[in-house]
Amino acid sequence: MTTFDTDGITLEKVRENVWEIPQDGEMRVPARVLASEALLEQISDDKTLQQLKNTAHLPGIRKYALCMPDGHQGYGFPVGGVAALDAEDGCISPGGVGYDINCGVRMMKTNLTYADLDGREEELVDALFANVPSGLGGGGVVESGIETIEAILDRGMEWALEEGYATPDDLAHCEDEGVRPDSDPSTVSQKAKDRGKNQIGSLGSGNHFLEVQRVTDVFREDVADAYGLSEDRIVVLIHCGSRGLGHQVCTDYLRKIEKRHGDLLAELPDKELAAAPAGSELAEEYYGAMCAAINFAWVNRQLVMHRTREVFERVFGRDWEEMGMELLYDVAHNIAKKETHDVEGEERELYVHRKGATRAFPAGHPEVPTAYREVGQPIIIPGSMGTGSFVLRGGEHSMTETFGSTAHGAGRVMSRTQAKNEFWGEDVRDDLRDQDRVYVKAQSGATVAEEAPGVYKDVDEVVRVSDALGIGDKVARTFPVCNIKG
DNA sequence: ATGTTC
Repeated sequence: MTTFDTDGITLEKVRENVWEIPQDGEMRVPARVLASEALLEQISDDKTLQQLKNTAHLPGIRKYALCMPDGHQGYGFPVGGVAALDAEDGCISPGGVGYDINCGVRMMKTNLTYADLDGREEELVDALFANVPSGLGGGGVVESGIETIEAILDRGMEWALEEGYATPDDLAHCEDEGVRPDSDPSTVSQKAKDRGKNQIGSLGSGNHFLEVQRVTDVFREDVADAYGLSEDRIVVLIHCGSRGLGHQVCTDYLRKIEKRHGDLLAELPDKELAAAPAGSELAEEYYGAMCAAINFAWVNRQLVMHRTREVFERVFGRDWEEMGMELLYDVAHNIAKKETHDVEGEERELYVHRKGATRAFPAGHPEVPTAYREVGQPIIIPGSMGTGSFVLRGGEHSMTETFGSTAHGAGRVMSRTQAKNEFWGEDVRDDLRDQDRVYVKAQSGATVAEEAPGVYKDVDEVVRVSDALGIGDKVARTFPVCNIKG
């Protein structure tokens, strides 16, 4: 048997791209890493594998604790982690969702081609940067009072539709149609609401960005046709989350759960795995608050997209409808959701935690929007400023292998601190412009250094593994034209 | 990720 040994953890090769840490000690299930050997080398560089083993100790975890090909260490759970915890006798854990609740990404199409932008990149990037709020702190597309924030938390994209910021098609092309009905705004603290109310429609900082891209490759023509993608077409990618509101929800419930469920926590190998038992008051409250933050993040991305349509209208002097600026799809990659899955021949309701992992439902699944039902759910995997991004579709093995999930991005290979020592923001920006014709504009040079292409894993390899496993299949590749970030 | 340190 082929094994991979690292720091006292041995992984057994189950088959190509599938590695297993056997159940051992207090682990309730085995752990699985879905990666090539090259990616596994990188994954084993930090605490990811130990964290993955730790998550296998959670009550009610089913089948395996999973790590996607882009996995790296996070708070308690790995980023790139999928954990399905039974909704009846298991638990729910804020660390399995992450601080940025419903961090996610959406792709908007256009009928413009790269030639239409030629020579106007600078003008476009300046206009986007001037009009789409970004960076740390406050300032969004809309400023709101408490009634508005409550409505957003309660109704998500339906609020945006009522207020004229969204069309019915925008909702149809969003995971969960942009609404989590299980939201309970009363479980979101005043402090969280206060932090969110002047951040509605804002990118934030870190790895969040808005990017104008061109489609460079199509790998599956029939699926690309169904998605309306073709070579040379311009698309817009928006990557952001629930800002200070989601962060505060995570902090609030970690503290509450640590306090009230210390007995459960004492049995777990890491304090960062704090979890509320299924059926407990805090499990219900956290789920309601998390769903509210999820609704907030969808509205956030919707308002950024709405503003982007306006900017394109001004720059190109045409209506957005005329430019075909339709939402392809919006995926969440930091969420937990009650879903029903087959577990050893039995249908079980599970809290599927996807932290840095994307839902990847296959063709025929009832939750895939009608327009894409025959080809599978679109998956959007952002890469770096220098390597581009991918569109995939849910693969036929995702339900049996990963509770309907795949990777979410390239994954970092160096810390932000290390990146700032390694790179200088202005040099990164100049090189991208002069060598790759990528126009970057950011609030802070440090952010550009932190997000330099060299800090990321090879997104091609991440996507190749997803495709080879049949959990998310390659559909198209894009390359950046303009990028704005905090 | 984050009013960038509980």
